Amino acid sequence: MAKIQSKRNSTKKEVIIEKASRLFREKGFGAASMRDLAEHVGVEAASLYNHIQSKSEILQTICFKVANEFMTNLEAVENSSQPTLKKMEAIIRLHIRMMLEQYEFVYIADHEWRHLPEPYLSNFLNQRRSYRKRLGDIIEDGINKGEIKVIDPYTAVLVILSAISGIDSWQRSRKTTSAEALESNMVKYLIEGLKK
Amino acid sequence: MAKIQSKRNSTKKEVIIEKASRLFREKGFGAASMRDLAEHVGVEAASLYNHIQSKSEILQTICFKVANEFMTNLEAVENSSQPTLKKMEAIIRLHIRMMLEQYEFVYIADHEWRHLPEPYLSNFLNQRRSYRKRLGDIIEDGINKGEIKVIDPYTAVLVILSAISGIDSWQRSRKTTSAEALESNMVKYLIEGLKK
DNA sequence: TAAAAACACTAACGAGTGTTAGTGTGAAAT
DNA sequence: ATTTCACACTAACACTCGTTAGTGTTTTTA
Repeated sequence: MAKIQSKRNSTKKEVIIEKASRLFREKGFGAASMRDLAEHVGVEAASLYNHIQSKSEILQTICFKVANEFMTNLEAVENSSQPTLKKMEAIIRLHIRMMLEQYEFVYIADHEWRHLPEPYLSNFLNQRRSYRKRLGDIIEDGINKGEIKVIDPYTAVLVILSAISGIDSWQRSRKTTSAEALESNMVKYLIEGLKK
Repeated sequence: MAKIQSKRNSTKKEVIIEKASRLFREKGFGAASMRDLAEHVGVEAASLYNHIQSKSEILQTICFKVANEFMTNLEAVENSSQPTLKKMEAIIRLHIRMMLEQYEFVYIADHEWRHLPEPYLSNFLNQRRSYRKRLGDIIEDGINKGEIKVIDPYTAVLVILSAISGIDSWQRSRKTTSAEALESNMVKYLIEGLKK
C-alpha cells in the first residue's frame, strides 16, 4: 500500500497535518508558509503536494475534524437522560479535555477558521451557530424544568465556551497548575454560575 | 500646522490607524496588505508612509493604546477602597464596555499581538502577565478578607477575561440583545461565581 | 525481472508583499 | 512673491508566496 509511515500508525498526510497545526498556531495560517512547513516535515515544499492538494485543504481538515468531534459529543449528550447540570458538566469537561489534549487542533478551529475559503467557511460557521444554539437549548430546557438558575441562555453559552477557549493563553504560563486541577477549578466556577 | 484633518479632530495618521484596525480584524494582520489599507484610506500605498513608519508600527500603536487604557483603569481600581466584589464588577464592566465601544482595537490587541516584532512583543506580554497577576491579587485579597468565595484566583481571572473577550464572536450574530442587557447578563454570571 | 505506482527532487511561473526613491503640486510661512 | 514644507503620486526593488511541470529514484505489484 502506502510506501511510508513516518511514524507508526500515521500516514505522511497525517504527519503533515500535525506539523502544520503546530505551525499554524504559532504563526497564524497566513504567516505560515509552505516552505516553513516543508522544513518541519523534512522535505522540499513541492513534495508536500504529493500528499495534499493545497494549503487550505490542511486548514479545512483540521477545522472540520474538530467540529465533527464536538458535534458527535453533543448529540450523545442530547440523547442521554441526565439532569441538565450533569449534561452541562459533561460538555464542559469534554471541551476542557479537548483543549488540553488536542490543543493545536482546537486552537486553530477556534482562531483560524477565518481563512477557510468558501463554501467551507459558511459551512463551518453554520455548524458553529447550530452547536451554540443547541447548547443554549439545553440550558433553556433546564431553566424550564427548574433544574438550574434563571439566566440568559445565550450569555451562559458565551461565557462557558469563551472561558474554556481562553485556556490557550494561560496554560503555558502556569505549568504549576495541573490539568486535573485546572479542569476541576473551571468546572467549579462555570457550573456554580448555573446552580440555583 | 497640518494640512489635512480628514475628519474633524483626527489627523490622517489616526484615520489610517482606524481603517487599519477594521482591516486587521477582518483579515488578520498578516493577510491585510498595505495596498488594501491604502484603498480604504483613499490614497496610494506609498503615500501611507508619509504618515506612518511601517505596517508594524500600526499594530504597535493599537496594542499599546489598549494595554495602557486597561492598565490605567486597573491602577485606579487598585487605589480605590471599595469592597472586592465592587472592584471586580468595575473591572468587568470596563472590559465589557471597551469590547463594545472600541471593539476593533480590543480585538486586535487580543488576537494579533503575535505579530508584534521584538522587543515590543516581550514588552506587551510582560504587561499582560502583570495585569493578570494583579487582577488575581485582588481576588486573592478578597478571599483572605472573607469577602468572596474560596476559589482559585488564576482560574477566576482566566474565566472572567476569556468570557469577555468572547463577546466578539457573539455580538454580530445576536443583534437582538442590547449592549446593556448583554453587560448585565454577563456581570450577573461572572460575579455570581465569586459571591459566597 | 519488468512494469507500475509512489514520491522526492530542481526549476520556475505569476502574483503579491512591504517599502524606498524620486518627483510633482498646492498650501502655508517668510 | 518666493521659499518652504506637507503630502500625494509613479515606478521600481528585492523578496516571498502558493503552486505546477517535468524528471529522477525508490518501492510495490504483476
